[in-house]
Amino acid sequence: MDAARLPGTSGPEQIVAHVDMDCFYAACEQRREPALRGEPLVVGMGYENGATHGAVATASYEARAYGVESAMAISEALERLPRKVEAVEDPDLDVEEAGYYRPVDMDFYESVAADVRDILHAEADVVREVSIDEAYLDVTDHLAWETVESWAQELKDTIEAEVGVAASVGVAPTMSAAKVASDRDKPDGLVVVEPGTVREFFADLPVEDVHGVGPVTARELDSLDIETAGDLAAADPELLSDRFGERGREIRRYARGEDERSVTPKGDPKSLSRESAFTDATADMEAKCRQVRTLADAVADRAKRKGARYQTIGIKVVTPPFDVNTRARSLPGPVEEPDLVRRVALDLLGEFDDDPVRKVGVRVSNLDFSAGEQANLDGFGGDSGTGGATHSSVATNGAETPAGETDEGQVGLGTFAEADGSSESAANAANKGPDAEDERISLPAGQTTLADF
DNA sequence: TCTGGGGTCCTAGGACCC
DNA sequence: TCTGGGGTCCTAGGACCC
Repeated sequence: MDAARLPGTSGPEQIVAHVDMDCFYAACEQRREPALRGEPLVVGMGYENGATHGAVATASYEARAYGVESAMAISEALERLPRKVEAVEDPDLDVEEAGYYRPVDMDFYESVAADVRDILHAEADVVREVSIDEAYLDVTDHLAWETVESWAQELKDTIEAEVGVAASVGVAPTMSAAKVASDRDKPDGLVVVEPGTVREFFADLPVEDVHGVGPVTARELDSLDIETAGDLAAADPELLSDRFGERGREIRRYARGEDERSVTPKGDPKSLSRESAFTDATADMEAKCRQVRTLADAVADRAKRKGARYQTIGIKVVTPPFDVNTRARSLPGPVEEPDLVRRVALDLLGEFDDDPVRKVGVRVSNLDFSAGEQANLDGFGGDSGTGGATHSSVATNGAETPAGETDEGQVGLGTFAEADGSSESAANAANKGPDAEDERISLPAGQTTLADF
């Protein structure tokens, strides 16, 4: 049945462009500080000027020539590419073989990205932003394959001229091919893959280049003698789905140039999280708790600004060597309770009391973005009407809550305590009663939400 | 390669319901 | 209650992406 959809027989094709900024963070730094252009430049996350901790977020091509790669520890990057300032002072080091290091400045990159986004939205009806430096554009409606290349060149020129950073662009009939195409000719690349040539385009590429194939899958594919995308395209689908489940079939389809996805805007996030690493693994419960509290507050704050209520609160605890543990607890309904995020996170952290920990994270998920509208609907009136719908449907054991005067905050807390069962947090939750009301009153989150527009 | 931070989706098992 | 099957929700972990 698949046969009917094989390449060549397809009807009207999409025209998808994938725009990928080159070494985006480094490019932003170079725009701000032109003396850095053409120099080896490393932008580090969790890095501070002069320090050795953190990891490489982006390295300029000049820095990559020294073996500096994304995600590499700064300490290792420094071994391959010493800092310029230090090389000047150290007679054992060659100043010519040194580079510049800068800490990540997200706010600045966001502002540059916003300028790029404006250009992209002016060029396409549908834009899907994948990350700060990457987006898919659906240009099917106003371009033909004959004109695509000159359009893409103009787009690159516009971004370069107006924003001062370079982009690589790939154009293809599918998202997965466009993505690979933008990567083919980096930096400053432009690759167009015409309909009917997608499979051919993929054939000789290593499997890692196929979207959805990471190091683990690549290794396992290799053990099956599947080394190129062409091998993957020709592989037995049964074998792949036995080994990899549904994903096995999917990566095979991508390798064959078969990708039915259409470009859609991004939509609301599914979860929000914050995490941070300790400089050295620590078993100190004080330190762990402090960190978790800070993260919990930050996450709650972000959720609030985004107008998201959350039904699940979780933590992530990374213990040496690099074991990732996650714990989560769901509430009976979505709430906006910063205090609860803290308490649940700390409660979950209790399990890791004595463990040395190198990193902790806090996450909220099961998000509900309808709260803003609801708050507007209920106002302070208390007669819940439509607004309470989400809540009361969830607070099923509302039997003992007198109908009508259900305070949202209390429902959340009360039923949470029951659902949890553990006496400790039930007590905590119960104690919470009194100030719950204060929080509801400070809620006019509806207004915050409106202000965001 | 001893590893930063923010996400997504999938899978598997257990609880619970009908 | 000794015996089905199906559905949904939740938790935890894993792989992947940028």
